[in-house]
Amino acid sequence: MLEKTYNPKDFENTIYERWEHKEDAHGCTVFQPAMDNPENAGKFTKKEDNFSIVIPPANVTGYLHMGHALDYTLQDILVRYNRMQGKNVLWQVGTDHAGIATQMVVERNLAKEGKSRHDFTREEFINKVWEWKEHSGGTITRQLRRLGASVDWKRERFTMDEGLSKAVRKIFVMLYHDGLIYKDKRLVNWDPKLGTAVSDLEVVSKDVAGKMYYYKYPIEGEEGEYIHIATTRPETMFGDTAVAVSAENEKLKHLIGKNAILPIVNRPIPIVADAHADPEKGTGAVKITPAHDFNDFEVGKRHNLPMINILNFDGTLNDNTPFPGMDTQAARKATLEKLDSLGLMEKVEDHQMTIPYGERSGAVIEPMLTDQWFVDAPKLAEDARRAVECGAMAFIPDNYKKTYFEWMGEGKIQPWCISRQLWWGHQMPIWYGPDGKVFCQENEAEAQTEADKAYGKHVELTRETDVLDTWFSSGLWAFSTLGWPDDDAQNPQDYLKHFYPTSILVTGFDIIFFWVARMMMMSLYAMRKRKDAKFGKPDFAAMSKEEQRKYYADIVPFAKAYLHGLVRDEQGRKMSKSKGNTVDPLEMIDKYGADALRFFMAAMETQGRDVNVSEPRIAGYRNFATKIWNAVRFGEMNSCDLPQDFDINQIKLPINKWVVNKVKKTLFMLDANLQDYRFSLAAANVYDFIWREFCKWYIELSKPILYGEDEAAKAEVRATFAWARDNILKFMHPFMPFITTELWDKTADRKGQELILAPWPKLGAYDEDAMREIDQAIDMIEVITSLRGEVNVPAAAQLKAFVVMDNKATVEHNYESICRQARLASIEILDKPLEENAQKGMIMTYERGLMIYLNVEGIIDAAAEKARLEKTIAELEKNLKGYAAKLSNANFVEKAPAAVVAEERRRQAEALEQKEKAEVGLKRLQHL
RNA sequence: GGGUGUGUAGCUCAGCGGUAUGAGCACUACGUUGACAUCGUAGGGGUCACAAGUUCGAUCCUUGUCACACCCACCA
Repeated sequence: MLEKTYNPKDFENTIYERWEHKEDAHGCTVFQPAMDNPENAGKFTKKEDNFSIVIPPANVTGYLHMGHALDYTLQDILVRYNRMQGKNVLWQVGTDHAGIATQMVVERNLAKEGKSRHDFTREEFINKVWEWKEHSGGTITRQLRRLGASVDWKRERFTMDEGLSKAVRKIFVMLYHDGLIYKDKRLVNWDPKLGTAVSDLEVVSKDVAGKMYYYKYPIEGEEGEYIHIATTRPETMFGDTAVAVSAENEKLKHLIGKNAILPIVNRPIPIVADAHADPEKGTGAVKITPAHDFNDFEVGKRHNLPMINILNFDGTLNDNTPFPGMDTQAARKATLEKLDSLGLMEKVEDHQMTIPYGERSGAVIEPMLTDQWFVDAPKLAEDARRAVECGAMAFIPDNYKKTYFEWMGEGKIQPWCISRQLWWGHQMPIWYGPDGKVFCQENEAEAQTEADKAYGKHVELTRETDVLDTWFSSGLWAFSTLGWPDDDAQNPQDYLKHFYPTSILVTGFDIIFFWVARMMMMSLYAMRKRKDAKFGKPDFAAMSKEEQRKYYADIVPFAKAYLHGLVRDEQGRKMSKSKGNTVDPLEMIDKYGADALRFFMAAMETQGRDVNVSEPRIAGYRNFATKIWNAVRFGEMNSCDLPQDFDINQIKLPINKWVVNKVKKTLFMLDANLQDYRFSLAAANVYDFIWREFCKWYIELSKPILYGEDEAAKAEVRATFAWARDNILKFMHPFMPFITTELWDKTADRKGQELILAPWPKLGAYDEDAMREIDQAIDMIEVITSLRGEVNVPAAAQLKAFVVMDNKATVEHNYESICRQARLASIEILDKPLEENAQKGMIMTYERGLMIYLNVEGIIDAAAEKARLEKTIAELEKNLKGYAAKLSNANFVEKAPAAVVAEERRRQAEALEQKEKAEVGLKRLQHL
């Protein structure tokens, strides 16, 4: 029996535990793909029989925030929906080792003990990270359970686990030998606090109020002549190897070819002609520091300038400067003082500028000339672009395609720096021979063999110490988790075959470059290689778009990418700890239940718009859950059970036919919206149906039958109620899995059938005609209650009603229900409107094809009735004017579709009649 | 500088080439002894940011303007 009050805490956790741990005879849980059950061998052979999603792997250091709650809720809705359709469903779960973030957490813990990672060997430190992961790394996966995510825990993966590490090594070696991974000395973003290179995407720019410093360099051999410089970073002058001036610069071009003397260090540097120097900006002359500025680096290459590194890896100045060991701030001060003492300073101005910071460390990023490893992203992007252009991978909403091409575009995408000078991560499978020759193999033994052969003798190898960017391994997630690189023969369960390409990727648009684009590049590379090895390389130039689409369709990592917005606070501001405006999803679950939070997410998710968290609204969906709970409880109290032989086609009572067709219609719309990923519309479909149609109308209109004497009718209502209830529980399950499961279990003997695996209803087309009668009864009740309200008829007053209408059966079949709901003493059906003298003491309304008189003699508030009629007339007159204007417009009558014109005429006629009736009523008031 | 998105009720947001039956919350009034006060009924509240264009007809399509948000790039 159901508890009197809905309390999600009573059952959410126990239900989840049952889902996760209860195993069937084959040791399968309800979360596992159906193919894991041997009984299903040979099924699911077609692509459309399978459905798979890989979860965006959360950082192992992470905790569940509202963004995850949205992301995982949407995925769970799709996963549960497809699972109930009887598909072979995999929701692949796992976490990401999050190189920098995790290393920082562990280092912070060490710092509390007064230690740093350098107090340990690399191996010792990595062991400490693993220890931390074992003890504290599972927070987010525990929280996923609270949300109800139906992921397959038996297949949980970690980007550093053995299988995925193998995939990383394998693809690295492939890429290297294809020339798509290479080492290069280039200017990279250097994080001095972390002591590592980071990628462009890991750098965030912030606006800062800074200064612009103006000073001058003397010209060599020209006493008293100077070149004037403006810079925001004077301390970098020790790395200057030229001054650039535009060849078009009339004022300064005479200096080109001469040397300037770099003050303090008194080093001559050439003045070169370069278009980089804009005559309009600054002083027109630019100091060139090729080793510490991306633009200057390019200038340096054009003019073959030396590149002088002036920084240590920790960001302090090095021995190439007069201020070794000083940090940049101190060095700036020292440099300026020195310049001033030399009489070379000119002025200092306030200057608004943007400075790059490390996303993780918060340190100021320094461009630094170092040896790093790169992935040839421009090359890999070719397939990634073409696969989207031909439609093999579609973005939802479609416009994210533009964002994707914006970054991936030809000539836009930059090489991806994948080496990190960290300890925690995948160490690169690179070994160096004694003279620095590179050997790239999946393991040391193979590298050794190769090296020995190359040198003709046994040599000592040293391994590259750098690790890979975290996104390298997450870029493989869509196929590495499914068993790649083992081929199908070695992978007896054929996960790759069944689940790759995955059906859809659901993630936030903010990681479209970090992750979506990288998965496209890496997956297409790996899968294409495999495909081309079998079938040969395609000639894209000779292929149509459709042929290209077919080619890519089975090698893309996902057929679709659904990108949702960010979760923000109620005012639409980004949530952040420093602003103190974060809302903790766990707290919301504690307060309102996971189902309420989930439904909120679904209801608020509209394509292309961010979700603003609103606690009152979450509370509102808890109320919705309560409503469902009580409606089902009402059924229990009235012994509503589904008989074995119940057949909805044998239903006799209009109210039951009505609700059956409303269920069908709701399901029809729900299916359409879920298939289109219109989450908010889908949520609105079920919300409106349950609250309004089922609870408000079906239950209320059924009460007279349930409390009456007609046993056959009662039995039909009970059965229909139970039928509708079971369908509601099913189609609500993807949104609110906990309450639906609890109600499913408690309302009938389900004979071991778990709701999560129950077949999704297939009810066919709905019949509008079958709903018409009750729709009209509802119209009637609404018209009468509204009329009563407008003229202030006391709620307790039981009125006599007289109705002129076409379909008398509406009243005949639902007499008691209408009386009860509209608080009527009686209803009399008339063949024609009442004569004027018979209308004494009555008020009348004519709406929705119903002419209704209410006898309000002695009750009526005459003033209110007069106001009502006057308001009605005013409204009608306004409408009539509109109709008349439209219909007298020859263009409209000629060009608009006939149906629209006819409808306009009908409305006009109706309004005219309504107005006449209202005027009669007004006249009658005088002798009321 | 380049790009993307959003401006609809007091608030948070749906929606749509044919009069906005808009939703929830908030508000006002009334009501409630057989599911539900985590409730019910009714009501007030909108020139659909602004301007021009396309159209018989625009809140919806096009263009422009303004405001807000976000992304990318650059900043001597």
